[in-house]
Formats: sequence, C-alpha cells, structure tokens
Amino acid sequence: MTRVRFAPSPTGNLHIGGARTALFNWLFARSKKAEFILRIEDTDVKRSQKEYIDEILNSLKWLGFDWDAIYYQSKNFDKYLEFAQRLVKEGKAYIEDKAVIFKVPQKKIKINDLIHGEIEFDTATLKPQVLIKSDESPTYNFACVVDDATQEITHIIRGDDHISNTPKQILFYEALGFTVPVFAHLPLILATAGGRMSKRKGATSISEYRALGYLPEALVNYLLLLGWSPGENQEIVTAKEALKKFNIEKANKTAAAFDINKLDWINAHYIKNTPLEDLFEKIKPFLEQKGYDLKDFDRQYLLNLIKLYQGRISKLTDFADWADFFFKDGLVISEELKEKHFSKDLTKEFSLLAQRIASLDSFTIEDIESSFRDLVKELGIKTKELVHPVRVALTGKEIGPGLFETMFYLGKEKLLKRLNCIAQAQNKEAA
RNA sequence: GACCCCAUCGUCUAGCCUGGUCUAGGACAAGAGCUUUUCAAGCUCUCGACGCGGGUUCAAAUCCCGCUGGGGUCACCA
Repeated sequence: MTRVRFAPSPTGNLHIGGARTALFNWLFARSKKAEFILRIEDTDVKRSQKEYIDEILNSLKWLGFDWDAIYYQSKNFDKYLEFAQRLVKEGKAYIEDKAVIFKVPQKKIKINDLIHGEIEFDTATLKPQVLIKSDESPTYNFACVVDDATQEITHIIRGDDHISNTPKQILFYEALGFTVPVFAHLPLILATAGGRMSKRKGATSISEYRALGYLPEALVNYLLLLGWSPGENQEIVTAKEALKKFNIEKANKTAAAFDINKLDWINAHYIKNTPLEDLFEKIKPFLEQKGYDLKDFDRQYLLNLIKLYQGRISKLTDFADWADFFFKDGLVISEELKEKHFSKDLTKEFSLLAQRIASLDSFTIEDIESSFRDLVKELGIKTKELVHPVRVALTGKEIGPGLFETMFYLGKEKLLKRLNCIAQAQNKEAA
C-alpha cells in the first residue's frame, strides 16, 4: 500500500508553503490508489496550540483535501521512548543528562530523490543527534522517523528545507532496521520580493487568503502552477483535471516567487465561472461582515447585482467594496472626485435628468438610456460629459458597471435622491 | 563559515532527460491601441530571458567543468 502524509506542526496557521506540500501529497495519493494521512507534530507542548490544529484542519478542508487518517505525535511519546531505549540497548545511542543521544556512524549516504535525483551526504559533518530530550519528549527528526516507519509511509513529499534532515533520518531508519521510504523534496515558495515568505511581506496563511476573498479552487490552481506544469501552455487546471495529469517527477526543482497578480487573475477566472447562485452564497458573508442587512433586499435583486459585477471583480471582497453604494443610504463622495467632476456647475443638467427620470412611465434600463441620451442631445453636450459626473453622483466612484444598469438597479427613489442632493449642493455653492 | 539545493523574459513556466525543428513558446504584470459609458472588464499589438567563462560536438538553452548569484540547513524548534 502506497501511503503519504502531510505533517504540520500546530505552532502556527497553515501557510502557503504548507498548503502546497499538502496539495502535492494529496494529489499524489488521490491520483493513484494510495492513502493520504495527516500527522499533527505536536511534540513541542509549549508551542503547540489547539486553535492552530483547528485552523490547519479547517484550511485543509476548505482547500478540498480529504485525509484517510489523522495521528497526533503527542499520543506516541511512549513509542518514541521505547525505540530510543532499544537503540541504547544495542549500543547505538547513549544517555547523557537524562537525554538519549544517537551515535552518528561515519558513512556516505545517498538518496535518490524523486524530484532532485541523486543527492549525496557525508555524515562526518553531523554532530551526535539528540533522540529524546531530557524531558522525555522526542526530537523532531526521531519522532518523524518512528512515525513514518510505523505508520508505513512509503513516500515522503515535503519541502526542500528538509533536505538536510534527510541524512540524519536515514541513519535512524537504518539503525532501527526500518525500510527507508522514497523522498521527494519540493522547492520552496519565496516572497514576491525574494527571500522567505513572512507576514511582513504580505499574507502568509490560507485563512488570510480566504478572508481576502480568494476561492479555494483558485488558490489550489495557483499553488499547483507554482512548481508544476500540466504542459501545453495550460494555465487553468482544476484539482480534478490535475488528478489525471499529476506526476510528482515533473515537479520543478526551482524555488518560485509568490505572485499575487497571477493569483488575482486566476481567482477572477474562477469567479467568472462560478454559477451565480453559488457566487451569491460565497459573497454573502462578506456583505454581512460590512454590516449590510440583506433582509432588506430581494434575493433576485441581489443576484442581479452580483451578475453585474461577476465579470469584473477579482476577489469576493471586491463586490462588497465596489457595490457598497447599493446598500448604503447616504453617499460620501471624496473631495478629489468632487473637484474632478463637479467643478463645472451641473445643477441644470442634474435637475433636468432627475425630472426626466421621475416622469418615466416605465423604469427600465432601455428607457433610462433613451431618456438620458435624448437629454444629452437636447443639451448639445457629449454623452461622457454627463455620464461621468452622474456616475460619481450616484456611486461615489469613477468606475463600475454600465451607468444605465447601475441607475436601474439603484432604483428610482435612491437615484433621484442622489441626483437632487448633488444639484442642491451645487446650487448652494453657487449662491 | 561548513554542508546541501537551485539557475530560461520583472514573475510563473514550456523546451533540457533522448543536442539540430529555438532568430526560445505560453501566462501574469507592464506599455500602446481599440471599445467612445468609465475600467478594475473585453479584444488587438508591443516590450521582454537561456547568469558568466571554459570545454565536448559539424551543431549546446539542452551534455561536462569552473565561477558567480540566489536559497536552504547546521537547536534537548518543528
């Protein structure tokens, strides 16, 4: 039975790098008849926290990775101790200050990494390795080996930062008489500016990206592209498709820089392809978070609004940010926009437009457009001379969906109120 | 510093294994234009890379060596 594992340490949230490692393990297992297990490496009792375990598990679920079993290292302390004592008995380790320490045999170790090929180490550079600390808890490398062996892990897919742990671990496998598994070391993900990813260089945890309005399928697609290519110049690859094409040996050797622009582009793509009803459910929490009471609005109306924006947003949060004027009663227009668009007196134009709209028999997008265009023609001005100021007056923004659709969905009442409000303000200024 | 890993446009990559079809392909970003109802949408176009130096070979992005550069690891953290 082929079995792989993802082994996070609950001393922090699931970050981008961890998620990518989990993805590759999950893909590896699910693309063949293999098992994918989770192992929580919580041997550092002081730093490990329950909240982190929950956060990691939730993030993995959110990304769509399911697992066949979950183990906790904190429950295996007896086992580690037992194996360590066996090594002491066999003379391969000794006790010093209550700690169990491994005697490093001098030899060359060769591994055949699935991604890197052959890597050779000389154990002469290794110091004696602590197996069990004086408080009876195991060290990372030892617990890792004992678990990987007893949990019958056949392939270890992990980050490049573990390459230098590998010779130490192989020594333990050999001393304990275990079969050495196959290794595959994935390149690291670098921050956009280069160097290690850190909070200072932008969001790092999966939950942050979730809160930022990214779709799990977009994140998975992006992470997949970061270090693996399906070939044929394909950029959009769903997890389902990747399952058919995945091959760990085709994974890249090069560390990749995280590029938020490309993630945004992929996210926009998935948003465009999400069925409207689903998109609504996904956007809903972000609207509620902004304090908009959705009970005030008809469901179909909200769906129409989202449809208006579906093709132009790149994050779920964009809708709540860009379409805010539909939900708010008052409207705040920045001084900058006022200066740019209302420096010319438009009292007459705004009042006339308000009159025309008010007297409209049927309030449809087409009727709004024709009365708007008629007015523009009568006034002898260019369409955009009125479009832009009106857009700002109604939305507080320079950009958005088509103006007539915006006017329609804003509704006659709010539309007239905002138009008149600006006209009055300009009147006052003139006086 | 020692050991290890890596090296194609600004970024992600295809090509490398099995040299020639590569005046190096795609995507993101950027720039220009169109769309004249905006752009943060769409379409079109442009810019832009084999790190350097040696080999091997008729021929090297592709194979070999060195250098340089970047990264990782050197804990009784994981």
